[in-house]
Amino acid sequence: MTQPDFQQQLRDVALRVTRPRLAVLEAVHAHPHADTESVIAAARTLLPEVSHQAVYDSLHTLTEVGLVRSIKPAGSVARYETRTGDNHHHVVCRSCGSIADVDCAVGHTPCLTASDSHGFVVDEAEVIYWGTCPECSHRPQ
Amino acid sequence: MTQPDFQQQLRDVALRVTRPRLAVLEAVHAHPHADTESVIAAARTLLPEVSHQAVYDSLHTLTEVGLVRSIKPAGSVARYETRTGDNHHHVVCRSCGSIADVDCAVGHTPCLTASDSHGFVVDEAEVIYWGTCPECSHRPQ
DNA sequence: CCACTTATCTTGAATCAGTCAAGATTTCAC
DNA sequence: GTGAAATCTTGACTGATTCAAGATAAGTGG
Repeated sequence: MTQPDFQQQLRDVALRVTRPRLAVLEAVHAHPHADTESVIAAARTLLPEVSHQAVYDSLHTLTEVGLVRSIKPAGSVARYETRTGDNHHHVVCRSCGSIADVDCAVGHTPCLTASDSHGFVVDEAEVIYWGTCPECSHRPQ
Repeated sequence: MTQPDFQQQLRDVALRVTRPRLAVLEAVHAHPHADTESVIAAARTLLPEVSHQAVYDSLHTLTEVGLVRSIKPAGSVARYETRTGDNHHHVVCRSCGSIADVDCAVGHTPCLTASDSHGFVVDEAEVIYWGTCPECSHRPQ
């Protein structure tokens, strides 16, 4: 993934290629599961003067078109990743909040068929596994 | 579920039986999936002078002991329910935010076995189905 | 290559759910 | 009934996210 790749991604979804968006894309790609503050910091190493608002806007826009995906586990602020469209899920550490990717056990679009969805038209199943990360379980308390 | 039942529930988990807690338990039981503000309002119909802080405290405490469960779908504030311990999940309407219960398709503790959990010790799998509720899909836009 | 339209960005203020803290009350065990 | 400790009230505060207005820059057509 290089600068031109990100530019192409933006063009492919008919979005204007702006420096803030490139910086955000690159930042999220380099720091999967980073929260907004970290994305802002990372983006600023590439483009020192980006406003936090531009980052928020970019993240929203990129999320809408599907170039980034946002996850908001309960008790955590929003986090972002560029791995999209492959229906993977996440393990979240209850203790330190760290996140790892998990391919679903049941194959593709798992659990997507709810037994009784009360007439809802379901288009996505989001799974969050809660537990303890290796680091936190080794260091008791 | 009557007042004495709620009192007993509190005693069973060694919590003091206070009027705010009873009001909150009853409110959540009567309004499944209600957000905090609604719980406060409902609790105040039973106990007019409860402080919002007491409701927050009660919700936290009751959640810790497992008498209520909290859900926080992305983009929504915290919501609460008294149906606990049966590993059910939720469908959330992207359009209006309404929530319905869903028993998991795969049986009990579904999907709980992630294929590769990166060394995490997983103790719970939370599933959120995203879609459109009957009302919103009938009324286009 | 230039001008124009409009999306996007900057700046700075505002919102709002949720939290913190100190002192007053209430619960429950004895 | 009494006392210790948990719980509640009051009121201020935090911090992630959003709103709004004007400035700037991307892409289009000439």
